[in-house]
Amino acid sequence: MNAKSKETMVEEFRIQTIQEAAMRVIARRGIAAASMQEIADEAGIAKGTIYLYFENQQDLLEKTVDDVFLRLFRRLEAALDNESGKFRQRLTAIVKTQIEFFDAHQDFLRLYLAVKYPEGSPSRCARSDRPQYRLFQQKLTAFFGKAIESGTVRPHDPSRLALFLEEGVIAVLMQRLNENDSPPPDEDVEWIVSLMLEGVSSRTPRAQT
Amino acid sequence: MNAKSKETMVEEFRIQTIQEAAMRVIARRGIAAASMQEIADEAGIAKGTIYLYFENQQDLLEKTVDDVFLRLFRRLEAALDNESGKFRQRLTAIVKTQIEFFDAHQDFLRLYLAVKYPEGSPSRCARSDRPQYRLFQQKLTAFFGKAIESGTVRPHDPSRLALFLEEGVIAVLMQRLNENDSPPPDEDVEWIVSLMLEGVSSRTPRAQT
Amino acid sequence: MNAKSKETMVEEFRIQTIQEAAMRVIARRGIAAASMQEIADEAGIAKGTIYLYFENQQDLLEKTVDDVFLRLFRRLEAALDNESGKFRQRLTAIVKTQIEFFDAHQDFLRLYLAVKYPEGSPSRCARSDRPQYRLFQQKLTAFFGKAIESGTVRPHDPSRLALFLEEGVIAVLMQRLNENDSPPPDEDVEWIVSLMLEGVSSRTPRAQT
Amino acid sequence: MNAKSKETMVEEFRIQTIQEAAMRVIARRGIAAASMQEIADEAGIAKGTIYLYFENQQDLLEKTVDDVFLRLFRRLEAALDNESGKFRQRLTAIVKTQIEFFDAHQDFLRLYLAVKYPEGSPSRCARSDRPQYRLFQQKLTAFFGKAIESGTVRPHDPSRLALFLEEGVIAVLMQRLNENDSPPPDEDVEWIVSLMLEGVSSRTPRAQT
DNA sequence: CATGAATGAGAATTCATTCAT
DNA sequence: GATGAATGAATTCTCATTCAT
Repeated sequence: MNAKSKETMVEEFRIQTIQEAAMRVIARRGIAAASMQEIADEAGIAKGTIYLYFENQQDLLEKTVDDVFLRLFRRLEAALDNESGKFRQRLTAIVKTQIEFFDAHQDFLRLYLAVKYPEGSPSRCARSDRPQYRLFQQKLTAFFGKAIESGTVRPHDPSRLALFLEEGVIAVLMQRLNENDSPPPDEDVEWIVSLMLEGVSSRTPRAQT
Repeated sequence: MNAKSKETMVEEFRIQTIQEAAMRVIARRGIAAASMQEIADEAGIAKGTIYLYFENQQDLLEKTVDDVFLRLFRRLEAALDNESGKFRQRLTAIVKTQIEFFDAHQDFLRLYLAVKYPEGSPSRCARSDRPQYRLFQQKLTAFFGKAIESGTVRPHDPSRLALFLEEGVIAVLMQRLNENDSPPPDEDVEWIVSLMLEGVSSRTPRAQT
Repeated sequence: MNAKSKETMVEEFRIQTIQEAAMRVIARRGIAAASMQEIADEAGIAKGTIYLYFENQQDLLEKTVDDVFLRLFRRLEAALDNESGKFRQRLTAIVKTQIEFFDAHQDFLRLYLAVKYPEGSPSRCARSDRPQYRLFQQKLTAFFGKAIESGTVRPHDPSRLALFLEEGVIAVLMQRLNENDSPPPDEDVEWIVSLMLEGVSSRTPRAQT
Repeated sequence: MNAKSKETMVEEFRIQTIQEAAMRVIARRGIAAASMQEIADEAGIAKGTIYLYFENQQDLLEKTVDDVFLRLFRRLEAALDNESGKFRQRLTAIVKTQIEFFDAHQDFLRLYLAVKYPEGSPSRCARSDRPQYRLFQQKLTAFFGKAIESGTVRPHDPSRLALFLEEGVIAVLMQRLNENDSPPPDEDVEWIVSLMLEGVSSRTPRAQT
């Protein structure tokens, strides 16, 4: 609206540009090998410019990573917060959102993995205790917790359920990343949901909700 | 038996010593921060000596990692190759072996993770297409394939099942790594098997084998 | 008087502002660490503006330093040019002026030192051959030269006398800078003058060649 | 004598080589502009080699500087500790030692100056509170203190006397550094001693308070 | 004129790798 | 064979200087 707003927009655009370049470089090389020079080159700017918008390398990497989690998280919020609807439908929505999100932004998946398993390197960008990631896990845990309370799901440790689902989804996504001819997303989504709800045993399971 | 053999044994001993040192260092610092100097110190030898037995850093890390997979793999072979026994029992054995193995050698889990998600760094140790890891996945896939053929398991893509299980197990292991008061291994094993077989839904599941 | 003059005055004001900011920053951080950004911030202007009034960093630092010498020099001129009065009185005036000047403007002393011993760094502000400093030394040398001619002072190399005095004064000033409880200026002034004139020996000094 | 001794000697030789290179570079460029690369080039070794013998840049600079002070200090010890001899003789020895030492090692003087007036830069090699320098000042102060006690020297603040002498000597040395045709050292020594003892006044100086 | 975002040369430090002993 | 001192490429970060607005 005013001059201030314009400057702010330019600044935000720069930050976006740099973070996106960082994402691509991390996806390509891994966090450990993502050099400031390569990120700058990828963004088409000079090395020094990055330091105008980020304190240092760690700051850039952390913020970049948080940003990816935030994007995913926003997509998932609808499915997680929506209290109505049947459990299977909501679970399907959660899985579907993730698979479609990462299918569309494969770089994000690599980045997500790079951050989730940061090789224990203490100096690099932090681990899975990035705040955005924790938030997501907490919501997922709450989601399962309510389903257990309502009797929809058999008693389990809800945080382990959340973890198991999350990792399973990621595993499938990684598989899709490496395959040439993945099945359509919905197929994998349906499969995962069905596995989580009814298991793989052929004995007796029926009356699918 | 002869001089040659003696030399070979010394050589293999050196290789073992170095790899074990490398494992400890990787577990402690992460792959990215595992320096040749620290590995040499840990092994109690000189830096240059490592280069007598390994081409370069990448070679050492790759071989070290393969070795860990091999150790796990050998433990799993019994459960995987044993064609007799009921499916649930064999699945339980597989999960149990992994959980107990990594529970006992937490360093290996860290190493496993460090290698499985190597941050994409091409210069560092390679990814999940380590031959030993593929072999394990193939056996697991075959295990599920046969169960499907025999009608024990509902039709699924067996490789996805293998993946999903594997990642779920790893996820639980990581959780155990970070927890202070994990439940006994058998509890987590039983829970994973039950989830895989019957799912979490409270509706109808019965006739547990 | 005219437009030109007005512009000139604005320009001189800017130059003054910048130089004073530079002095404070140099006094605070030292010459080596006096960055253009900090000087600009201190002056309340933009970095680029400095370059409208000074060629580059070296130019700014040199001119700033000359300016300090000039201020001191103007204060000393009265004492140096005044041909009347007794030698001891004039010497006292010279020393007193310096000590009081630097006691009041401790920043200047730091700046003076920073420039006088510029670590030989050629890229930084130059050495003690700053023109203003030379001028001061020359006047001091002439002052001693005349005293020798008139027989007030025993034959000596007057430039060495000038140097010795100057450095002694600076040394005492530095000491005062670091002390918490310096004696009153006059005490140090009197002491220096007496040392220069009669030396420290308690033996009825006389007739030494 | 033994293998250990040999290694130690090599190490000490390297340290000497590097420190001497550092001295020359500091003398040439100043402390602020003495880059590790230039020091390495000057020493004819690789940059990384310096880090085998010194923690980091500050460590190298500090130790180099301490070393110079130590060398000078050792030369002065005889003159300072010798309690016998007349005051004038001992003072002469002190001044003479310094002038000859720095006359022979002009680099040291530059280094000495560079360290003594470190531009206030906090990150660079420390100031005049280098331990070796303090030690020297303390000894000089004690020297004057005793002379005052014994009545050889009129009551003065001995630390200020020490300071004044030291700075005067340095000033003369700097002058010698810049001159093409300095008088022989003894002449300057004699002159300084005479100035300190009897002052410059030609008036049968006596009984001035 | 004034600005300050952008630049990129330069500095410190690390560490895989080599090679003389 | 074993060693570890030496190397130098690579990396992070700073800051003087420029120039489009």
